[in-house]
Amino acid sequence: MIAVYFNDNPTQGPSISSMSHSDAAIPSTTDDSRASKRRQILAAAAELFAQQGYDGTSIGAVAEAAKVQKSLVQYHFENKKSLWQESIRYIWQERDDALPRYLDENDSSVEPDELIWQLCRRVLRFTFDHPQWVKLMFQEASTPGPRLDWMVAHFFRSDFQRGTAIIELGQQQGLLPKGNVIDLLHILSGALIYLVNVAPITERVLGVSPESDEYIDHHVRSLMALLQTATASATKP
Amino acid sequence: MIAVYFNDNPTQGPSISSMSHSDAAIPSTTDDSRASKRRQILAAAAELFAQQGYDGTSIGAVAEAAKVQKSLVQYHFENKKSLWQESIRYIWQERDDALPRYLDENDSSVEPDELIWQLCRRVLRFTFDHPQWVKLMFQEASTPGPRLDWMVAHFFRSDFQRGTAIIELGQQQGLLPKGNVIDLLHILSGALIYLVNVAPITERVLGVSPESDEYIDHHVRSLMALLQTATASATKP
DNA sequence: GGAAAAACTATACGATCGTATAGCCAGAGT
DNA sequence: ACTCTGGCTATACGATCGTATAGTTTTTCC
Repeated sequence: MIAVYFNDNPTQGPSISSMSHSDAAIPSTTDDSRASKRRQILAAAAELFAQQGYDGTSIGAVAEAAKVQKSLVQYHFENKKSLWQESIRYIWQERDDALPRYLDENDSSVEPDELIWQLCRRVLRFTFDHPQWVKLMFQEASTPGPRLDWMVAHFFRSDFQRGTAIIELGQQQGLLPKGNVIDLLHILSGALIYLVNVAPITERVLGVSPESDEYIDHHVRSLMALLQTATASATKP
Repeated sequence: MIAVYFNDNPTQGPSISSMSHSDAAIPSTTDDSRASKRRQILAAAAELFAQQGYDGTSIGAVAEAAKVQKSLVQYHFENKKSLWQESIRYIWQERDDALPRYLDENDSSVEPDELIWQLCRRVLRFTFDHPQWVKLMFQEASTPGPRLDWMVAHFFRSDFQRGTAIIELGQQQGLLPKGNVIDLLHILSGALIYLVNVAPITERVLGVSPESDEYIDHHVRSLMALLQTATASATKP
């Protein structure tokens, strides 16, 4: 399901302090040391969990990637499970922080027809730039178990509601075809997200990267060609 | 990319003997013992690899699931990597064996409009019944590395070609809208496969299983509502 | 029926995993 | 000046992993 993006904050609890975004490049800002080190570890852990999965990621590897001692990871996080949970929280927080920056570039005077097109294009651009939450979602979705249950309870449920809300809004404004909201959410999410998920395959098979702005452009254009005719023919029969 | 389904055999090498399909229920048929035990192990390995991923699956767990000794797994398969590779081969072989059974129920006298609808419905039914190849695909797609490279070289490349061939055929017969073939393949594959991938989530969030025939029916119907209007308006402008 | 080959088992070894625990060290508080 | 505390480190332990190897049972073949 596509992440959408009101400014409510669905996460609570002892979550991440969330100020500078700091994409793990600079080792440490002049934060207070504790929170800084924690985020440094979380950024590395999130990256590894997203790439290699839960079992494929060892605490030692996280420590190495974060350039800290293995013992320090254990000091800041009770055990591997809680490190994973906090990494998920961190990623979802980063997503909710970053997504508005992609969507709020308010292009003045945009035709209503183009509104959906721009929205899809930006969601795709954002997802390629921040692929971690999608990868984490699919890694756990395929393995029913306690981790999936935890993610459903804490994140997927509200993501789902936000997604359906957006679809319904688009339908009310005549920007999306009528029909079952859930189906449309799944179809649109799939038509966009699938591209990101198989991008490593596509890149190797075709020799071109779906990440590029040009590729995103013509992919979304193709999708719009389906949507707009359906929307138009449904609106004025 | 949707698997499609001519009867050429893209796999070679010391692959699976491929005769009875035997969905791992009956412990052993009256096969010659060697091939039988091998398939028994492969079926268990494929299931676990698909569910838990490469790192999450231990050889001991495979042995236990196959109800054989751990040493026997090692006897039949050189090491974990080759066990994994042969499991992939096994799954792809099973897919290519089983898929025609889903598609060849030749409904006489079917309207051309309904042909695509039936095709999508059966692909979805098949994918829900045999989810392993999709899960394995997504597990490895998110982790660029030697396993992904191997799957691209051995399976994804030919899958991709078969997919594009089907799309082009559908376009030539006026059953699919015109436009970029790759984009259309990704959009349609996504609109179908995404539903399978997030099914465990959907099931927990909505309380209904997308696996059911009824759910598949209305999902594909929603997709067709988009496709057919686009196809019609593109065919007769 | 006995030997050679194949199918299968038992056991051990080094590496790595997650975790537990004790200790080090700079700085704040009094 | 002393202690106490919080950030951080060093080291060890049991479990489990993948793998190697030697041994045992079953089958095959002459």
